[in-house]
Amino acid sequence: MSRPPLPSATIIDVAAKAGVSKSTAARALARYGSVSAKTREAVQKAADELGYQPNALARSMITGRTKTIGVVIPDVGNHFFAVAMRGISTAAREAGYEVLLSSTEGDLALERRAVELLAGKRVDGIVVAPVSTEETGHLERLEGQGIAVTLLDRPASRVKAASFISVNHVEASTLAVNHLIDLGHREIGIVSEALMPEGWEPDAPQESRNLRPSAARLVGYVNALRGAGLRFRDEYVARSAYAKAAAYEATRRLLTDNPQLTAVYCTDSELSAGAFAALQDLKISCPKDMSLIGFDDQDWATLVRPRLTVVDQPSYQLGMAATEELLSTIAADEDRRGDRMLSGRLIVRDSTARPRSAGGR
Amino acid sequence: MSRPPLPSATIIDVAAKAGVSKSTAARALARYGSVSAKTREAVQKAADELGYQPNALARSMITGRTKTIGVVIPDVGNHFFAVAMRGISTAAREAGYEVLLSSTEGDLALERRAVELLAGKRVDGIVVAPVSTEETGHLERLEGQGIAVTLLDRPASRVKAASFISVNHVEASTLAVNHLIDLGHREIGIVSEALMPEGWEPDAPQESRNLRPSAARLVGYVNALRGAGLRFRDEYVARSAYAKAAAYEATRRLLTDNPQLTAVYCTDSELSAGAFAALQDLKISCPKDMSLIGFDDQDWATLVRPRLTVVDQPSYQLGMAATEELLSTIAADEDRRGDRMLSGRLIVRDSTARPRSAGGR
DNA sequence: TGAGACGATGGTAACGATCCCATTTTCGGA
DNA sequence: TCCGAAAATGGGATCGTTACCATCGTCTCA
Repeated sequence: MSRPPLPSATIIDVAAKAGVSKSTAARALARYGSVSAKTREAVQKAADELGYQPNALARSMITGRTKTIGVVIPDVGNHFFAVAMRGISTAAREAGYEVLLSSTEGDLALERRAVELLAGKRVDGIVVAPVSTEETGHLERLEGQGIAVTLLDRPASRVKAASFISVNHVEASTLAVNHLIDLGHREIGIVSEALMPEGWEPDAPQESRNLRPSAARLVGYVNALRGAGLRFRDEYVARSAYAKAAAYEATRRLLTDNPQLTAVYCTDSELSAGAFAALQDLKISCPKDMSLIGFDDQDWATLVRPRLTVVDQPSYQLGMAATEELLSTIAADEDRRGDRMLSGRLIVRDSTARPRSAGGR
Repeated sequence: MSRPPLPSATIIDVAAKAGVSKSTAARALARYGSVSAKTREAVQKAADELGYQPNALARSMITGRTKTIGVVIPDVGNHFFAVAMRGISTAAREAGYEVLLSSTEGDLALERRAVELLAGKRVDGIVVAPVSTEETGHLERLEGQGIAVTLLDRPASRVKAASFISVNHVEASTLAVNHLIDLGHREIGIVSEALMPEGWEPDAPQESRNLRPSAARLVGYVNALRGAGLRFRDEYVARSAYAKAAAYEATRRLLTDNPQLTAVYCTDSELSAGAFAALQDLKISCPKDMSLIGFDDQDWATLVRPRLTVVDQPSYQLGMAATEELLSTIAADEDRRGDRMLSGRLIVRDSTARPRSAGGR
């Protein structure tokens, strides 16, 4: 049983068996042009008997469309992207598209190669969560090749014609921090993957569209503080790499160095896990001595004690929206940006409460 | 800026620009046949200047291989499959393959359609975690089309030539239950998605290759009990649908109806979460009054209190192994099954301890 | 010096569908 | 019965690449 030389039936075989020309057979099967009912049936019967399956490659050669979209994300294993991927997959399937997936491990070189391969396979469009917001030459080039691009979760301002679908991270952060402020907290720390963007001015909020999620969340924190007349303190920002262990260490340091803190806001699910563990190990009572807000409503938020207050982001909808946007760009056949920002949602549970000294200062 | 009529450079353009025939240009770029160094350079230069990118569709038409594999799984959003997908993606990339992903929501009709579409796109092989172990006609048909198949995590004995890559669930379960038995537990409950397979005989262990994971885990539980001379009791099996809420209810019922139980083994991560929540709500002290073992080592296992003892399964490696197996089948160009069973690992934490009455009976 | 081998190159036929145009058939109405 | 329009069908050309074969020069060795 050798593999390649298995010649599956072609439309010519079907046509021959049905006793018609291949043009007619093609029309009968693809339902275009006009074919008599009798012929259609005969062709259909022949196709069924031969187990005919049209060769999508040949079809795409002619039509110029592959009915396939590419997806380029840093890590399918990550909960956020996995769920977003489910949204992408569902939206694509419902529109009759298939998905070529590349997981790039956050490596720019791999991302470049992935995009190139996808372009070689002539996908109709690409949903991408780019590694870098600046080095996007490989994405810009796609536009010249007639491949639609939609940016998921991470901006890339140089890719002019690409739509940008994201959660409004600034707003989501503001939700979280305002909740703490409303409870009476004044000394609020933050565990963040980002540092304040250079040259950031609080009065230029529209710029936030060009921020990556981590930076946007930090900006939302600052905005909320200012909105309440509180001062932003550099030392309240615990910078952490994107890893549970790093967040654990960063949080320990933050709390040890700043005993006056009464609340901490974590800007990502991974960071939330690390921070939560740090609180446990430091034996700091939550929410009595410290309020904690996490990001992303994962399974465990209701299993731990105290149950975790979080800002949830609609990952699934994000994937759906990005795909719908991409497909509509492909269908509309024009380069028009249709950016969309989805809203996060605050879910209050037991890890946030009034600070011990509320009203005492 | 209209989209489709953007004619990207073809090899003919490159050949013209370099002043050679397209055969020579093709040889120079794809590095086969023989071409003089000078010509090769000239062609390469022309290709670079035109931004030439070979059309993979046309290439595949001729060569008969797409350098693409299909992946069909029930849910990319699920932690196990997401991580396995990461393994698949990595292994595929390293071998120069791309991945067409279909997430079928556990729906047989969608799985059939996905497989059909993948076959139409002429993938070189498919990694599939089938919905059903019996209704596999669509997979069997693939073999006749020269498309290699590897089964991930779920068997399908009718698909003769397909390799089966799975965790040894029977063994993994035995690990978990033996741990409980070693601690002195005698009345051990189980939360399971499966019922005992019909006609199951404890003395026919080789049959376990044809069991789906949930059934295999249940069988491992029974095996371990028998191995220790304990009786299997039907009423100790809490049957639950694959959902946290269902597992929560099933566990509540199990513990309420059988107060003599001193330990519970959960056969899946989702079920573990539900069972853990049930224990919390019933205010049963764990591990003092009840030991609990979960499945799959998720983030939260170390965040909850008590930290959860689990059987971990190597999801990432499973994806890698399945892909490597598939690719080697494709390369070997022959139909030979190379089944592989990976081992689970027991991670002892704080949710398991000696039963209160240990030694008392 | 001539035969043979080999390197380098060009021309053309595939691959399997769709698209376009020409031709034949059908059918309604005068 | 005949005409014209519309329906039905067939015959290429085409997409962009690789596979295959033929050709032509150059080099080597007897």
